[in-house]
Order: sequence, then structure tokens, then C-alpha cells
Amino acid sequence: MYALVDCNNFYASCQRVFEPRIRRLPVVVLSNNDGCIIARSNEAKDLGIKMGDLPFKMLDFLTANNVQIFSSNYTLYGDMSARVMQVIAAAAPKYEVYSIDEAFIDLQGVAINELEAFAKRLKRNILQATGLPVSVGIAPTKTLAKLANRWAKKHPETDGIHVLGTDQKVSVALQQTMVGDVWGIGRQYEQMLNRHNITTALQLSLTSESWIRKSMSVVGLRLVKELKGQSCILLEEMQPPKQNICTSRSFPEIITEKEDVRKWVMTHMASCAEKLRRQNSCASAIHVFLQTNPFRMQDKQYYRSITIPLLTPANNTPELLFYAGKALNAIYRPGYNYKKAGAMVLDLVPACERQGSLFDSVDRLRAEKLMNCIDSTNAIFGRNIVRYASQGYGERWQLRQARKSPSYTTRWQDVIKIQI
DNA sequence: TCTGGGGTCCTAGGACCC
DNA sequence: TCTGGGGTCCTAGGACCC
Repeated sequence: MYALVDCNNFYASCQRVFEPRIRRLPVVVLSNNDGCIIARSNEAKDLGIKMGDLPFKMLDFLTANNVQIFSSNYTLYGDMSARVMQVIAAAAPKYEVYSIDEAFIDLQGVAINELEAFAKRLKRNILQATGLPVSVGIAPTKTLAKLANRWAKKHPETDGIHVLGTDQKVSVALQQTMVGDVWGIGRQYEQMLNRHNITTALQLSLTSESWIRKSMSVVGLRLVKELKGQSCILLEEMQPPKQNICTSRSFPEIITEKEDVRKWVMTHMASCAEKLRRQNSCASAIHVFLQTNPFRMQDKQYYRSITIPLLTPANNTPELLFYAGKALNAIYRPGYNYKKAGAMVLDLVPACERQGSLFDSVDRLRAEKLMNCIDSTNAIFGRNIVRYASQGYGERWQLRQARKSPSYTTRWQDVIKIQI
């Protein structure tokens, strides 16, 4: 059996932990640049607030209902997530961190009649250690565990825990789950299946496997087998290193000048380089893109991107910035209102397996020492305290985050590090 | 009555997830 | 004025090899 542990309304719940006075008030968390709503407490959901709603369009409604609004604070969420995972690690020998707020657990070794008690204990321990409420779904496959978790969230009488321990319970859950709510069925597949009169998870599980294979590829076939209780998606205890890394943001305001765009591209590429070094990888190619605001119908639209292969895989910032600059020169065109830019590093390889080049002229050992020095300095004094001049500086390069809370759990660590 | 038969690598596009 | 930011996997088709 597998368990899926999922934090309820994770970002909103994180904000609540540190402000008890909002514990019973509706809470929403905003995306980068405070653009749209990406997390809601149950009270906010009950008010009819949707994912992706635009706060500026409904400010009156939000204030009238005393909705508490927060800019996103990923430092806080990341740290709270790590604490939840620690509790899970202490409770289970085999688990998989699936996302910032979810983990699968392999329950081999827990007796069938002990599953419910195990889940209750875990839920209580997580709440006690972090203040965060979670839901637990338990079932014979990961896909069914997802379904069970959803059931637990939808049915308050379960108290956040649901075990699909018998065929009977599985088929009831399947029958009452819409096919579009199944893990792995997105909007396109939902429409396609509905056209074939498949509307529930149960109907999907009873569909001919050869037809599924033909119209939904092996991914769909795995999914259907999982619904039937045949485990096809294994637990991944080790997170494989990323194959691509991307950093991109919408600008807080429209930008027309190339040098202003450049500062953002450089900042994003520097961030990619940092993430690369953190996972001990090198990039074989870089990619840069920029675009106008597609929502502004009155503007001339432009989107362009470019990929530049590197002679030798690299992860040092100045080298990647050099190529990012060349990339921007190739794709930038004057006369547009730019809204967004991004940098990516592609085809990542482990730093220790990097293929050298006969014609490489970079002193890589020296570069590595410099990067180590910059990374550790920034780790102590804060992100981007030491940075390249081409990244720019000053208020104009900050995101809009008008309602950001303190990073409650990490600030004291910063202080300790500085003292050391 | 008739088509050669293997392969690999790369890219674009489409689907999905949080 | 204002519309998020990351990722993965799979398939088909084209270009190439012997």
C-alpha cells in the first residue's frame, strides 16, 4: 500500500502558522509580482475565490470579506516543507518527496489493520511539529492514493484520512470521481474521454486497454492499470538531478529599453548558474527568451527565443552571462513593449563528468574557486549581495511584493551564520 | 505482382504535474 | 496599471548511418 500525504492549502496554511489571529479568516496568497491568486484557505474557497483570480479586480470584495492577502514567500514555504518532510522521514523508511507539499510513502511492513492508526499518528505529529494540517490517502497504487487523498479532503467526516483498503471502497471512490480529477488526466484527455462517454474514473478503469494504449500512449495505459490496482508507478526515493533549469519572471512594469531587458536576462541567467552549481551540474547549452504582453491587444506582439550550444559544459556565472548577452543581442528587437524574459540552461550533465574540449581556453579551476567564494558569501549575507554588474541593482529590479510576510523560520538562521 | 532492412539521433509538439 | 513560474515524459517525423 501507498500513502499520499498532502498539506492542506499549503501556502495559505504556512502564513497562518505564524499569525494565529488569521486562523479563522479567509487567506489568499499571490503569485510573483502580486499578479494573481495562487493559493486559498478553505474560507477563501467558500467565498467563491478561484485559482488565478486577479486581486486588483476584486479588491472591494476582498476587503469587504476581510480576506487576508499575502505576497508569496517561497523562503518560508521551502523551509516549512523541509520540516514536514523531516517528520515523514522519521515515520517511514521509504518515502518520496513528490512536490513542495506532498510526499508518497511506501507502507510495506504496516499491517492492513494498522494503516488508519499510522495515518492518524503521522497527521498528528506533523501538526504538532509544524502547525500544518495534512490529509492522508492510502491505497494499493500511487494513483489510487491520490484519489483517496482527494476523497479525504472532500469529505470532512473522514477527518482528513481515507484508506481504500477493500475492492468495494476502491470502486465506490472510482465511481464518485470525475475522470478529469484523476491524477494524469488533464483538460485535453478529459474532453477526449468525455466525447467517448467516459466521465467517471470507474468507466475509465473499465475501458479496453488496447484502445487506451492507442489513444493515450503508454502513459495512459499505466494510469488505467493503476486504477485497477496494479502498481506501475514506482516510488522514487532519490530525486534525479534536473535535466533543465529555468528562471523567468514577468517584469513589474513594461520595458522598452534593451539595457533594461538585459539586466533581467542577466539576473535570470545568474540565478540559473547558482541553481546549476547547487545540484553539481553543468549545462551543455543555454536558452534565452523574451516576450511582449499577450494580454495587451493594443500592443504589437513579439516572442522570440534562441538556444546556444556551449563548446564545453559550464556552470560558472561569467561564462553563462557572456552567452546570455550574445543570445539577447540575437533576439532583441527595438520598438516593442516587453513584459517577460527568461533564461534556461539545458542538457545538464554532472559536473564531474563534463566532457572537455581541445580548444577550451577558460581556466576552470580558477573559475570554480571564485564561484565557491561568491556562493558562500551570498549564502551568509543574502541572495545577490555579491553579483555581476550586468545584473544591475536598485529598486527597479525588484519584484512587486507589497504584502510579503517575514521569513519567520529562516531569519534567525541568517543571524547565527553571520555571527559564525 | 510488387517495395531492403536494419538502426540512431534530434527536434517539435503535445500531453501532463505542482 | 494590474493576468505565475517552474518542471517531466512521450511520440512522430525527418535526417542520417551501414
